Amino acid sequence: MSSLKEIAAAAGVSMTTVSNVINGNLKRVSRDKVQLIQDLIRERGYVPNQAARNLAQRGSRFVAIIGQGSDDENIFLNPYNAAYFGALVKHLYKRDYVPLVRVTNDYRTIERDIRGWNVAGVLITGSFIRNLQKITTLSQVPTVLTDCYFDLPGASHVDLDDETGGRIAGEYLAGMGHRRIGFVANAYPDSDVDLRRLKGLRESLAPYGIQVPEAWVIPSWDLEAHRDRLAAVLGAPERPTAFFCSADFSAAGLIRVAVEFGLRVPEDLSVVGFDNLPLCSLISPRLTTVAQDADIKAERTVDMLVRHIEDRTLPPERTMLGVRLVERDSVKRLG
Amino acid sequence: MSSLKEIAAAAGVSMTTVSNVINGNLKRVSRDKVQLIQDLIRERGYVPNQAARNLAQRGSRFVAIIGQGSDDENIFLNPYNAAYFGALVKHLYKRDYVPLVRVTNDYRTIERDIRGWNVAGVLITGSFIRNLQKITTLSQVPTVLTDCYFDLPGASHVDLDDETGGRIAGEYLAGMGHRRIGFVANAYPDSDVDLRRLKGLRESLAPYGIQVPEAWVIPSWDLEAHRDRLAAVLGAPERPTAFFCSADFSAAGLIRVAVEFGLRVPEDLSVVGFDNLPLCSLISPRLTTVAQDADIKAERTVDMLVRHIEDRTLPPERTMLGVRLVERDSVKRLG
DNA sequence: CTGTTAGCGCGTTCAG
DNA sequence: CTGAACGCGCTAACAG
Repeated sequence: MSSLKEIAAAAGVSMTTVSNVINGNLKRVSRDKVQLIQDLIRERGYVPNQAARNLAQRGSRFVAIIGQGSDDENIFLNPYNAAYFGALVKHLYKRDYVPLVRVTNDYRTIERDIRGWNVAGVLITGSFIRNLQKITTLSQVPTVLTDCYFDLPGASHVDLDDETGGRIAGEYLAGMGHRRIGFVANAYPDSDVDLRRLKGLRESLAPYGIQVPEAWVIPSWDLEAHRDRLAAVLGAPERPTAFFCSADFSAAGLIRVAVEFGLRVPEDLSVVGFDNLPLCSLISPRLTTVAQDADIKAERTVDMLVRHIEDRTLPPERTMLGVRLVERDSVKRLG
Repeated sequence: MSSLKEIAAAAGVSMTTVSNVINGNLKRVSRDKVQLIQDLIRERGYVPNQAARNLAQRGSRFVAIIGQGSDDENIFLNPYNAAYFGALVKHLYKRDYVPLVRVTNDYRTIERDIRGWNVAGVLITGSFIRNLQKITTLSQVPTVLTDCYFDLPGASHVDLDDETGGRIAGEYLAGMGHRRIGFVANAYPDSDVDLRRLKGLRESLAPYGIQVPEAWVIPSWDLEAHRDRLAAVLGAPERPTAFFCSADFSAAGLIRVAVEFGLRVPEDLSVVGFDNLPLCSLISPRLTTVAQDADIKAERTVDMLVRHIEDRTLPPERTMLGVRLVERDSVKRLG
């Protein structure tokens, strides 16, 4: 309603002076005028027009948060996504940036967002959109990828030590006496994250002479879609005694299915999850899981992005966050 | 990079013509020029500057999505919030609006967002921020409140039939032979939603001569904080045989706690949740719940908002969405 | 059908 | 310390 110009008129000063007060250049304005102007701003409830500001500055404080999904998919139904996005939003606001959340599969949409809004930075998550490379703008805007294992020139990375995650799970299960172990993936074999976790699992199991047959790799968390497959695997006499799941979400689902098939968890089937979401303590039995901290990951990601926004000469960075096992009640010691 | 002006220059036409092509006023431009300009736009990857557009139009296609929470709270850890916000985002994009998600407890922040971005509409959720009334701008911008039971002049509402929800749960439990019933709230007694659900529960139970004593009303889903209280309630000889919970989330938590206390669900304690989130089918036993559809709710909300944006003369509306019982395995028939 | 002209609200020189 | 003037990229009358 009221504009900078009106404030200036009311205060009897120029627009520049008001602008300086708003932007904290208080050294360039006399004490009393600062006071006067600030009072006026408060009284009239003046709020700077962000569009005008962005236009004049040829830039914004928007940070695009890109999630991968189709137009009519609600990716926040997945609790890990929800937790991570929520944390990103929170940390961006803390640093005074404004999240522009977008869920898409189309790299051109991303490009339009970046250019159209003059975005200050880009955050991309868990993505296997390989044609991200086609987004030429991406090389010119500070970008941090999370859980992405393909290279994007100029982009920084915050990853998780997924391989160690798989290893931890494998060693734990083997240590508990399990010799027949299956794996539930998120999006096998498309997801690099899954691939790493499975790799870690297999490598840690090799010394024990344990194999994870392909038949025991369930490709996605959509267990209903793989019900027949699961029935076969769990019904066989030489069935796995344990499963490592690439998400708590799917671990919970697996436990459900197992119970429906008449298997008790952990007595008949042990399960290890991944993520350590609140969900773990809500289900029965409480879920033993490979823990990561979504909040810290988001904080690191935002921090890295902000540093690169503030100093555009910084070279790309790469951080890997650790994981640890959180032992609860879903794994039984065998033999 | 390239601007409308440059496209105009390259095409040898005026800026107006290019603008018309961009905005789909194709009737005002000759066929061949349209083609020429569209080609040019594609070739040079031209993307309109949204800040400039918003400035010139004195408005934007931003819709503020306001969630209630403190600065360092991740409200998406709550699966219902996550599901609903995700659905809102999805439906806004479908209608070509851009979500501006904000989590705050401070009404001035909301005011700044609305004014600063020239927001087209506002969506506010589950809020008991009573000083929303202080946001003068809100009466001038189309606003839809969800799950808010206080009045905001000019604002529209999309609500859930919470009272019936409580009633359904009560009738079901009573019908299953339960006579001692407790309630787990979300934020009792601050949340009007809780109040309605509890009211419905009590009213449906009254004909059976059943009371829900205050001592059996657990104020929030943070069950750990109420552990002693719960221990007392569940440990008493005349303990409740069933609980109605104001969220699936807390129902899951209650089941966990009950199991820890040595009670089997549903044999020793029956539980009814609220929301019907994916979570219901993940826990053991699968949760019987009062179902609402977050996706449809979001669609209705967005639809109502968009209608009010497009026709500012529309009077405030009020819709109430229904609920239904989804029966699973967490309630046992008594006697 | 097309071009010219004014702003939109603000930041940023540059003189004073 | 202050102000006038220009421009950011685009839309919207208004002429032609």
